[in-house]
Amino acid sequence: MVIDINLSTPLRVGRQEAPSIPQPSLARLPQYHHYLVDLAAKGITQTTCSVIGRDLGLIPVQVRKDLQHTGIIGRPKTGYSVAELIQAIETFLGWNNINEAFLVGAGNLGTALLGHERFSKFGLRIVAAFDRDPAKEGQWIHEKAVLPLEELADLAQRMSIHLGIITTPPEAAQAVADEMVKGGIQAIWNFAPVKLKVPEHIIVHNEDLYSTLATLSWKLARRFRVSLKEKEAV
Amino acid sequence: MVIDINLSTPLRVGRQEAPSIPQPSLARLPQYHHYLVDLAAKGITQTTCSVIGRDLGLIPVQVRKDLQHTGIIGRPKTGYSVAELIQAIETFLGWNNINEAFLVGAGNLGTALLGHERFSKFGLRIVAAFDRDPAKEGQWIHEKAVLPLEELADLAQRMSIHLGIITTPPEAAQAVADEMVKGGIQAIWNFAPVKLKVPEHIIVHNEDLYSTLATLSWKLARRFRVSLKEKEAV
DNA sequence: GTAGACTCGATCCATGGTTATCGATATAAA
DNA sequence: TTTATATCGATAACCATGGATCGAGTCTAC
Repeated sequence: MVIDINLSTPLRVGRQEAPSIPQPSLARLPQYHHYLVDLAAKGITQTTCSVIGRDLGLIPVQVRKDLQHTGIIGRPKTGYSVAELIQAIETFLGWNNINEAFLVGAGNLGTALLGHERFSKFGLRIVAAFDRDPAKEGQWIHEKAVLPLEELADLAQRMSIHLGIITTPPEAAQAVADEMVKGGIQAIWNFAPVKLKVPEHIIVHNEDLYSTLATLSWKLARRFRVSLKEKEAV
Repeated sequence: MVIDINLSTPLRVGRQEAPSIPQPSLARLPQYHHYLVDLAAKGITQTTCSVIGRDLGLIPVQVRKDLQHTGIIGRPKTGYSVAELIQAIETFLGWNNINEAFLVGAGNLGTALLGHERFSKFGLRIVAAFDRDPAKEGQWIHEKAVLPLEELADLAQRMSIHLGIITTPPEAAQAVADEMVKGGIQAIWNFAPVKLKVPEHIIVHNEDLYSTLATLSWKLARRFRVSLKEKEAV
């Protein structure tokens, strides 16, 4: 039996999402990136996994594995070139190509994201905002126009926008997601604490602040339970 | 050989942080909570893991396992009482007790969090904001006073604030964290994309928007690479 | 009252990410 | 030039989480 291992025809058998990099590694890459940019600003041109690990609270092996996914190759004893490493991460993450995005929900959080200039350095450009509230319609927030929600689908299609950001209250999120899908948007960054129902091929990522909050408050509560118990024991 | 399995003396040998619940389960609990509150609002009083799983995109076994951590007990065939379940989650997460918090960095994101009333339902009350910028000092944002950073440590101690939220630019975050530690704050919710150096016993949780952004842009970039390749193949 | 179907709870297995180990290699010092 | 050391890259063991299975119990329908 001959097995075809021709790499130009990827094995995509059945599953359409071959991750090829663990999600946690992917999530750590921006941290390396931040750190490396800092290093570069200090004029440091070479670094090693050991140093990175020490500064970021990770073990060297993990750093090495994560970075290997970007395709970078290091040299024994020397380590990596900082510049090359930054370049490799940016290319790998697609931060060189701009992703244009629509944002829906011009409330507190939406406004904050619209004003976050730093995103532009990481390949994200929010080009317009949408809101159901007629009072907000026609306003400009951080130099971005606020448009009525009805225009989203059409505009997204004509401008070939691929990314949608949802910062509405949870009740409205599903309807907004439907509009986005209608407009041909490929990926949704969802800040509303609901599970969105979308077609299979749409990429959805939830940024659930309440998840973090839950972890924090659970840990705090447990800490106080424990210290209370210790007090009782005394 | 007799092994003492007295549960009143937990095994905490060495490690001081016995999670006792997987982190992913913990992160899912708020989703169940949101969902259950919705159900309750619709007047539904009983539900099962199968139904929850169907609506939240999880398999029943996982739901059951997650919920078991809260101490709830269900009944065969019937499932769980929605009200009891909500109660169990809230108690487990410590959402019944209010956590008072200080927020530092009254920029776009900080302002948004200050105005997020919904947090109060989940045990979080931001009682004051701090900023290094003298222009902001003395202002009120969403009914919260903006105070100079120098007063943080003293005030935190006197008001026995346990939670700090950092929404400053990355350069300032470490200094702020130091102040918080000085003020006796126990846990830090860090929105700045830096690794904070704090004493061992401080709980830190990073809310790194760039991690999510990285995942999204990588997936988008990969999708377009793939579709490009398919086009070439044609 | 009894049979059947459904769900809980517990145990077991599989998958995947993290950590440890080992050989290879390049730099630096002798 | 040679030797020692630090680091990379790869392989292998380990552990946590996710998923599957099975017995037990309860409600419904007949």
